Amino acid sequence: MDITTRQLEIIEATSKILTTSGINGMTIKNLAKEMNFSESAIYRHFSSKEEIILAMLNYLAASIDDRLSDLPKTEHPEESLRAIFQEQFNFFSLNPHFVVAVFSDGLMEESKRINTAILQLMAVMMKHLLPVIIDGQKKNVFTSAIEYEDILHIVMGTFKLQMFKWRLFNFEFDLKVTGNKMIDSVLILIKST
Amino acid sequence: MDITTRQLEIIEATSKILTTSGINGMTIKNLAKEMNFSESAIYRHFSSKEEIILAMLNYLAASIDDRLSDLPKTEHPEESLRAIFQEQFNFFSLNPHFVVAVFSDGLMEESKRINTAILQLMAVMMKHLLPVIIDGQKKNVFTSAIEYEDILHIVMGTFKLQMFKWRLFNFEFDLKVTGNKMIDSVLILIKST
DNA sequence: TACTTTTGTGAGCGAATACTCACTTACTTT
DNA sequence: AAAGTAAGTGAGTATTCGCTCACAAAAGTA
Repeated sequence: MDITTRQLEIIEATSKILTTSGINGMTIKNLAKEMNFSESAIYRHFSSKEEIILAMLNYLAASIDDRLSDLPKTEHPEESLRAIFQEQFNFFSLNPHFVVAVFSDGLMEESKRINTAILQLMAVMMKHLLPVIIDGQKKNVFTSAIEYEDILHIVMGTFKLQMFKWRLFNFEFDLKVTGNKMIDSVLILIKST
Repeated sequence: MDITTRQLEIIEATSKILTTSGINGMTIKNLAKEMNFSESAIYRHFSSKEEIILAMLNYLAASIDDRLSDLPKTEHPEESLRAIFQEQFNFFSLNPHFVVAVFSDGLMEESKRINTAILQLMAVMMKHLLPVIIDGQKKNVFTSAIEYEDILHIVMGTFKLQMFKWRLFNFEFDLKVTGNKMIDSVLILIKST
């Protein structure tokens, strides 16, 4: 699962194309153009288009997993939740083209392998959120009026929509400001009263 | 903006293909096959592929607007909110292939006209939700601890993710049951304490 | 230096794409 | 019955798609 620098460049170019031109714009020809490359050169680094998309999704999943795993542990669930989203907003602010990670829904149904990779991507984020939410309920910081699965669902849905809007507005507003404000609101709702 | 029965059939087939095969599967050839038609026959009813997708999005927006407008008015915001989502869950349960309406994000960036149509689709639902939420805050049924835009955002995000999951699980679980349970949870959070 | 491996290229392949057109069929209207 | 129109077809268009291949330059290794 190692990735060469050239492969990473291709992955970056791919997500850039996907976010700006959509799945239909993601052709080998456009990819080659974006990289100032010949089309055939691409195939020196990936055996097929599917393999490129797959590598991109897996790379993103690994990257998110790494960054969220490196977050300093705290005893305060609210703080942990904030940290997770701050990290995400920070990362996507620096790498806007990677938003494709958050609503890669459009790539679905291309192939089973891609579908499971997309699923995996969402699962990674949930994996890091869930223990924090459960811990928050246990410590009575978060409400227990609804189940933790539902809190997770609401938090994730809010986050995804936030990313969607950001892209919709062509990354014009400051994701870190708007995103954190959104998290504040969610926290107000899920905090125990 | 009138639509013939044949055009509606084509729209239905289009959304069926989109939900099962994604945007890349949505070709004129596949569309013709789905309709037991020749490819050229399609062009008797629509001048281009873009026009078909556009008609589908506009039809869905109009359909949602109609159905939500017909909902009986109540003085109880909570009841109104429930009614809106019940109507939506009901409709999509009967017409699963139309889920493409809710996360048509994947169609984005094809053309500006399509993009605005997608935006319009989301705006229609928000148009019906917003007055209910504002009314709920005014009547002190919903919390005023966060702004109404944020409540709207959280509610919409939760709804969209619900639809996404339903499709992900191949429509296997009962959307009406699971969806309503989700709305219950959101309501618990946003209700004034 | 000579050899091997890696990384690039341009030309071109078969298949698929959206779409057109000359033509037939079926239904209305008079 | 005659004429006009709406609706369907099969063959074909130009273009684009993902991808291959013979070959050249570059880089690493002996």
